[in-house]
Amino acid sequence: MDRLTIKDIARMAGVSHTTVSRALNGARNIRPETYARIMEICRDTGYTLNAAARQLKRSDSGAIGIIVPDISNAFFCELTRHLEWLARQKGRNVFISSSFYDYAIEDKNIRALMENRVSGIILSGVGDQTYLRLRDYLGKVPIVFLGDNIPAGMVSQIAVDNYAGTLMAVEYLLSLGHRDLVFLGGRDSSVTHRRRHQGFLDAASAAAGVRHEIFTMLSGSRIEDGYRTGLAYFSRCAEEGRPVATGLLCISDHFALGVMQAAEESGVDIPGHASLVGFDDVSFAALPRIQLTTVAQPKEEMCSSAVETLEGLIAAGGKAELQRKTIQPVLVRRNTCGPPRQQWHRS
Amino acid sequence: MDRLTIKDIARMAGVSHTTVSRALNGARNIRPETYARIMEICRDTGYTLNAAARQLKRSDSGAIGIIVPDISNAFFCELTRHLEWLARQKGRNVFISSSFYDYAIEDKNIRALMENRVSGIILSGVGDQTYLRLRDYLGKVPIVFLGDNIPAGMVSQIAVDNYAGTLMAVEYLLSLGHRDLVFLGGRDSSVTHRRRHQGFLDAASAAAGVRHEIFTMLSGSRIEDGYRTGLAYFSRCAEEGRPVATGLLCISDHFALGVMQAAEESGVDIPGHASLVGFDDVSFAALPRIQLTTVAQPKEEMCSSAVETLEGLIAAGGKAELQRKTIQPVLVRRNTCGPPRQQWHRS
DNA sequence: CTGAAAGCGCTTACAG
DNA sequence: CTGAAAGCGCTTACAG
Repeated sequence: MDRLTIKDIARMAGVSHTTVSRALNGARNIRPETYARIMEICRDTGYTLNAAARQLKRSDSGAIGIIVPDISNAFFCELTRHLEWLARQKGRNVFISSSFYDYAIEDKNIRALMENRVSGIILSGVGDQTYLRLRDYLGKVPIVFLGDNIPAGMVSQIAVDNYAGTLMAVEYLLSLGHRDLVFLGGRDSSVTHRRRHQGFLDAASAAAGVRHEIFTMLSGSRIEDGYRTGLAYFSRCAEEGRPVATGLLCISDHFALGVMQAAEESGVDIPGHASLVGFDDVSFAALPRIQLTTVAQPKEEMCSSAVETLEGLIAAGGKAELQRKTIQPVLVRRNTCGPPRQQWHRS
Repeated sequence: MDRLTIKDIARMAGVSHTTVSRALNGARNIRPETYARIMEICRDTGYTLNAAARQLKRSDSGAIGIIVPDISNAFFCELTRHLEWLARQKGRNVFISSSFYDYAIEDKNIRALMENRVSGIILSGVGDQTYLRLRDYLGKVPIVFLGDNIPAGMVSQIAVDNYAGTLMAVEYLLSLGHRDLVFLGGRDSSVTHRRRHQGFLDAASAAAGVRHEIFTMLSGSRIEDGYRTGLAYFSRCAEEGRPVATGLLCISDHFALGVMQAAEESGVDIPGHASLVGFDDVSFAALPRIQLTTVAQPKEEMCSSAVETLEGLIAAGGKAELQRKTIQPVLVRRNTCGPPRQQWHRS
């Protein structure tokens, strides 16, 4: 499957390959007829230029790369879609890849992007090790971090205020009258998760007479993890003969869905016995029958900030200051919360 | 942000750039100490080779491209994740992009992949125009079509038997005792949708005394489209003073979810007044409280077939026969179907 | 085990 | 408006 080159086209058109190159690059100092003839031949023969050769001269592909931990997670899926759309609006080609929550794959993906000389990268990191592994690449290519899995302020970053997010969720539950809260899920290797924990802890301890606890068992935040954690939590309550907390906060919407299922199977009614709050506001949280109350990450705002910031860094050619932006989450009230009614006890 | 080249490394290591290249390519005919010294310098300096230069020599990037119509759709999202994972297992770098259900963008994406000299492409097409626009690229790069948006047998293709899918859905509804069916959604420009329509029509007309109809209003198959179509259908029934069909088939799961919401708002109980069947079996169809009965597309099988087929075509170097595989869908029975009980009339 | 040389397919001053 | 020439950063026979 050998492909035609610029020289083949030149021969067919009876011009030099320099002229073909000029035509392909839309130069204006070329006779209209020559231009038309060349373009026609290119079309007829199905010529596609060799991006590698072009980049070798240009030293930059003009494309940007996007890396997310898990593209099958609705949150990242929606994020990716917005990012890709916005970047294409700017005329950029976009390369997307997932790290599958694996540092080694994340590393490989970054390398692949660097080797392809992308103009910039938008990265949603795997966890708090990401930064350490990333350090070598910093300063070699503009990178915008989406999310706060970064220990210190050494990179450009767009993040939602996760601490404020759980804070407002707790306050909402408190205002409803709940005095027994549990936070389900989250892992220590994620800065994001730690911040959500901290917001919960601070808000719950600040209020007088509020029982609270973080219950975590698995490091993941998928539906499955929520399901198993929920099952474990409800059965622990049953074993110890104490009531299930009336306010349930979850590390993510996916996780909350799993908890919802575990609740159903354990005979815990939501929001009858317990109110449930998620985090992220993925699209299915708004589904009929789900109607999950959750802390929304303003995805469109995050994405347009990320793309704008990256373009700024690229335009500044490495001489730019670090850019950081924190976006405030917003509580979306749907149907999984209500005032405490009856507590659930093992029947 | 100028990057180091192989020559810079060579100078630092006191060898020729040929030797550096050999080290980088893991050649064995190189003295261990020389190899170690070179690799150490590469690591310390953060050298990343220029993929463009390498490809220029190799004429092939070794990567593959994946294009789907809409990455925010759960079905394609899940598909993409599997494809990416499987391809990476084979050591391939993967470039993903979406066409946003737009032929022009689809075209642009294919071109970008061709220009980057990917070894192969897995394409889930926008609609029945895709093939016409694709024709010029066929034969220039191995392409596997995922889905059946192809008019004739001119390409390698992995598709689910959409016709059989609705056929089995209708038979299931019939076996439950339903005699009034409606198919909601779908557009004529999609071969996939036409096949689903045809399966419905054939199965419903083959049975005696079954009332059936295709009701379609919008070309999309997103939640929103299902919601609006559902609302329109229910209100038309109300206006004409006739009952809502007791068996509802939908063009996709997303669409079915929208119909579910419309039903809820219109006072149509599912599965009390009407049974509901989706298509695809996306992950949220299995969610608690959703539990949508649906025709599943065996995603893992489709994806591994697609990747294997593509690898086969690539290995054959353009001399391969067309490969085609049809995968049988499977009906997943959950909670949105039941025997007909009472019909819904405007109250 | 190592190096000099050619060349992959483009782009871009430079000269005309 | 057009062409000859140099060079981007690699890889790969070929020679030693």
